[in-house]
Amino acid sequence: MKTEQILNAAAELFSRKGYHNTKMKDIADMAEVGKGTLYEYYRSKDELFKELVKVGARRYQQLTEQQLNKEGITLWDKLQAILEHQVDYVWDNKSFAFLLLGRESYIITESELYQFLYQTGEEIFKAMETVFQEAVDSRKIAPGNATVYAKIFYGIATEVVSSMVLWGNNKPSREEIKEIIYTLRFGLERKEL
Amino acid sequence: MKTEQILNAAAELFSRKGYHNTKMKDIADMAEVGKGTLYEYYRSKDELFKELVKVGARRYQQLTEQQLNKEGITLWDKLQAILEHQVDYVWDNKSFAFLLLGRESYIITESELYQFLYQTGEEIFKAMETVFQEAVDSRKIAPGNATVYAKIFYGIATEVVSSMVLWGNNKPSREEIKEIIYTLRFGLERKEL
Amino acid sequence: MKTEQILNAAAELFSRKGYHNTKMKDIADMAEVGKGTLYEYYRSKDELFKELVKVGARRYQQLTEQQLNKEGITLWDKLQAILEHQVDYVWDNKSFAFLLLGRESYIITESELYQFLYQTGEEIFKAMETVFQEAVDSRKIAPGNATVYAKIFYGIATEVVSSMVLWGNNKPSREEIKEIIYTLRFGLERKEL
Amino acid sequence: MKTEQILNAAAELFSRKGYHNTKMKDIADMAEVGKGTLYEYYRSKDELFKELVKVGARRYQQLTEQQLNKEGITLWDKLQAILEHQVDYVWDNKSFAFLLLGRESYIITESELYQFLYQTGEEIFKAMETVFQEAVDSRKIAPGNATVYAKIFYGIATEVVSSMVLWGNNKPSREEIKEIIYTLRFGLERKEL
DNA sequence: GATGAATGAGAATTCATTCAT
DNA sequence: GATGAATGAATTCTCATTCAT
Repeated sequence: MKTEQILNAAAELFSRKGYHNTKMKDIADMAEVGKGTLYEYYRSKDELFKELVKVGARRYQQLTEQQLNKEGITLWDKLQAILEHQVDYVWDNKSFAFLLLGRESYIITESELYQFLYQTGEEIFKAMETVFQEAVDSRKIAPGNATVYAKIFYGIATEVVSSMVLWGNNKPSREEIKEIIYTLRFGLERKEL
Repeated sequence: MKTEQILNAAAELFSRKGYHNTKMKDIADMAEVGKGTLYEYYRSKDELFKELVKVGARRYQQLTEQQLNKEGITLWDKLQAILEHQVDYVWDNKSFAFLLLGRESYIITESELYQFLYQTGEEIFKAMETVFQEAVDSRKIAPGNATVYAKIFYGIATEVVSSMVLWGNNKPSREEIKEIIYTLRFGLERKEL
Repeated sequence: MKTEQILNAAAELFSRKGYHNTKMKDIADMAEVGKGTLYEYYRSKDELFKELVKVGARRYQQLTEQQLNKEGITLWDKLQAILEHQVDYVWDNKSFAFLLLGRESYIITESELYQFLYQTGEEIFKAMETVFQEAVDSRKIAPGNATVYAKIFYGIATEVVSSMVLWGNNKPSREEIKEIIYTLRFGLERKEL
Repeated sequence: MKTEQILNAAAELFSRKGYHNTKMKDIADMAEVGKGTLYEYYRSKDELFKELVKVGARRYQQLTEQQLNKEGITLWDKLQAILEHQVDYVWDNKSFAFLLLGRESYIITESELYQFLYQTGEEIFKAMETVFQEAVDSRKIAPGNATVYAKIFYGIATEVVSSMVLWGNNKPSREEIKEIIYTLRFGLERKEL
């Protein structure tokens, strides 16, 4: 209950103003608890922040891997689903998501967090790579470097959510996502639409 | 001279440790000037930081638009050139680049900077959009939404440089970039290599 | 019952860690009661501490004056008895004793306590002075300043117990105490042993 | 200069109000410097306090051992000189002296300081013991336990200075000190004055 | 009566900025 | 111009005390 209020307030403020510009007093006020109460639940500002990032990262990762592991659906539907779910998740958890996109320099300094986020990103990337590798191996897509394919897709996915979170862009429509996948599938120089 | 030393030290430190973890004393020490001297050249820490970001953003923008405006070269060579130049620029100016990728939450808070970076990004994006629109209009590439095309390319470009700066990835080889463009051109489902 | 537990825990902790380093939570934990319960019995941390010191000081004073008022025993046996009893008392009540030796700076600040301990000490001292004065008057010991005699004895007595409490020295043996009295009686330059 | 002001203010306040009741703001105000200035000279409140105690203890020890090592002077003059010098030193440095008498519970908690003061006391005690042992060996005083003799003298010396510092007693006169030594020399039961 | 979750006043410490030299 | 000692506003965190259960 109280934990919930605190985490939500903290996520909101940290993502909007960054680690150093968010004061414990602000969090307490927004969570409608006393300053001291924060320390009943989290040993320090650091710990609160780390908790937040870790919880968020884990959820995000689960979500993505869930989509990647779906069986019996074409690669294109899978990619479509990943983008859609990421967009939905990020849209609904803007403040959490912000923390995960590495926009907070505090993360860089705290090697524990840095490692954590690095690994999370790496794992997601590896999972994507595997999917592409399998598609190459089973000749579902053109032969080529699965890592490059993964990097392209990862880049697009990141850009799509970043632009929402960072620059306040609109949530891309299902249609738009479909176009992205379509383009990725047949290339810019495709002849037929 | 002094300005040079100060800006370089500041860029290095801000990008490595973030705005709030970089102390004026640190900058003075690394620039090998007195703490007071910083204030001879910049009214405040804020101003120094802003200066840095603006200088960097302007250079980056120029570089990109230069590539986009080149005449008499195919779209593919143009895109290839953009990626290559961005990679080179970022590689050589890691510390500046970092500041531009919006990894510093301080930027979010300072609406002047936020506006500035938003517009810079927007301008680059618009320029790209125009290029793609022209290519669509002149039937050099498949008909479709030029905005989507631009977003894809922008996402890939950002990811490529981000991963270098943020996660310390290697500089992608010319070969790798070629592959990216190639994939983008013919799509993942292309039949012939 | 509860009062007992609380006072014992408090004495133990205050004497070991001092007023400010002892937290109400610590006392509650050691006394195996809830934090709120402390406030059922004592209005505040201050009051608890004062109570403790007062109880201890009164006991100590009683003990000493009892010995001083014993009739029909030689001065030397009386002094011997005082030292022995003080040593025993302090040994058995190390934590209480500590508080009485004025080792806690909090006492200095709280003028009520300061006054109290000052008076207690003064009373003990006066009682000793009287004993020595009577001994001088009745020519049992050499003529001289009874105040000086009292100060010497008081100093020795204090040092003996302080060293136990403060520096963890061993409890001095009955033999050792006898030697002290003996030396005080015949002086360092005595001829015969 | 500034260091001087700070140390004096700190000694005064720590000794009057104890470690925890002395606030850095108080010290800064009394020293007539800014709060931040304290931290230019001492890393923390702890360090400032420790510095103070160590400086004081070293001075006190030197003074005492100087007296103990004087050659060509009778034992009695030596003891007289020790007491006189201690009284003078403490009178002139009441605030420093207070810290050394172990009246501050903070010291107990900080094992580094505790060790330090314990050793300083021990060294002084050992030096006294040696003096008495030599006097016994050379038959200048009665055969007996030099440790007991030292303990008696140490106790008296401590009491004399403690009473000045702790209870605000007057500075004992030269005459009074002489009486103390005299009593110690010939004992309470001496026949001739 | 007993409890401990919640609270906020109060303290140590940091660091951008100033200004006398 | 250059410097760095001095400053105090601002921030994190602690813990005695309260009060609803």
